[in-house]
Amino acid sequence: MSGPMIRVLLADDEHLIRGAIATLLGLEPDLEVVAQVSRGDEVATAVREHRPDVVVLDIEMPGMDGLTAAEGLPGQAMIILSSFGRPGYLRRALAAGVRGFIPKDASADELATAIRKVHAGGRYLDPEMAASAMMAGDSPLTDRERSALSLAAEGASVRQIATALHLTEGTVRNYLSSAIAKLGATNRITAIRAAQEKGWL
Amino acid sequence: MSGPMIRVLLADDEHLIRGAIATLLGLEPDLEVVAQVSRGDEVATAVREHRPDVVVLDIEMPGMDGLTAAEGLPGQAMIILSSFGRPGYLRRALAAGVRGFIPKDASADELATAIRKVHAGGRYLDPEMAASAMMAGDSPLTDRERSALSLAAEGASVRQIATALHLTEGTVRNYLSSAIAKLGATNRITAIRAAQEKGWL
DNA sequence: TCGCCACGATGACAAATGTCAAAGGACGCT
DNA sequence: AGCGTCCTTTGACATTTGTCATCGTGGCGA
Repeated sequence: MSGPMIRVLLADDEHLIRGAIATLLGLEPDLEVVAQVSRGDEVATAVREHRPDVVVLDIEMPGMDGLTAAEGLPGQAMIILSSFGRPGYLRRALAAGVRGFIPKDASADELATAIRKVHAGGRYLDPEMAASAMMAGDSPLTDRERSALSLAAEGASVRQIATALHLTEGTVRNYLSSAIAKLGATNRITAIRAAQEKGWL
Repeated sequence: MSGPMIRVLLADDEHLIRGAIATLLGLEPDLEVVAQVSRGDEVATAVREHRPDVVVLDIEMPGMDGLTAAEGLPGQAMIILSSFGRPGYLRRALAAGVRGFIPKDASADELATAIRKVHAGGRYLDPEMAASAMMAGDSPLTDRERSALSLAAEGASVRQIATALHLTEGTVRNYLSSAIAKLGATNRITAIRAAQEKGWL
């Protein structure tokens, strides 16, 4: 097979990792890394400029996280590279039109395979990730509960959360309390940890 | 120069990253990756078996973190690869006898340089890391304060912390309170975030 | 030796957090 | 329309957390 090369854009904030992956992919005869960016908010510009066939996005990046960046690129063939299995991320990614999702502890072969599949219009989901996403299911939190807990995770007090959401303090306490209950936690801190663990935050 | 190759052991939990770095280092004519492990608690065994010249350790690993692993290998030439700049880590690393410390967003050249320097008995510290470690200085927390905050970060209540540390609940509250004050925080959650940010946890 | 200071420890008090029962509204189902 | 269910919102109350004044101890310099 000697068709044109698959043009790949790589977005990851860690230079060493990004360079290493680029080198690995460059060893594949049919893949070509045409551009690299280190910030989520540079992805859109780079896509317009280089018109890659497939975009590989890390989730954790400064400026804008990979999932948000993906949501701004409808129709683009994309693969999310996730540091660790937060099942909630997989749902958001699929909702954003991402067709490939693999954890960083997959092998390089797996990444190359995913790129080829996604470029051909197919899907590639890491089997373990998919399974754990099934197990974890949807977030049990309502919108309000998630917002309140999310602000609490930034260190905001009940009063500050109430102001930000235009609610009474009592209401905020109630949302936090029910979030704690739904997450099987006993206080704000364990609830935050549990929600972040699942990618529900 | 045609001396023997520098034998490197690579410890990192993410397969893709580890493989990519191994490939990159393998391209250097004087470096040879003789073994790879994915868990901190496998490092000691692998070192005994393969006798590498230099060990490259990621900080975040299952089983045992890279710093703890380093503390168990006195005399071994080691380099810590840190995901992100927690200045406190640098201190712990130096105390453990680590002579190389670079962030993951350094370039591959920088890693290779660090390996050669450390192998030759020298030091290699990323300039930016070193500067921010100077800025951040030592942890202002006393041992008790750090233990209490650390347990709180796991989600423990005051009662649980008191039991674990064999203290009165009032005493624990006092330690947490003074930790909060020292960190310029307003509550437990922001204190935990601040301490983790600096690597003081 | 004598202060001085930092750390460990404690309980009383104030403030923030977590729980509960309840009421209104939106939505789908019969 | 009538019913049930779920989300949102609220205030009262219980519990947990944070602050403060205080005391003892051990090191360190004058």
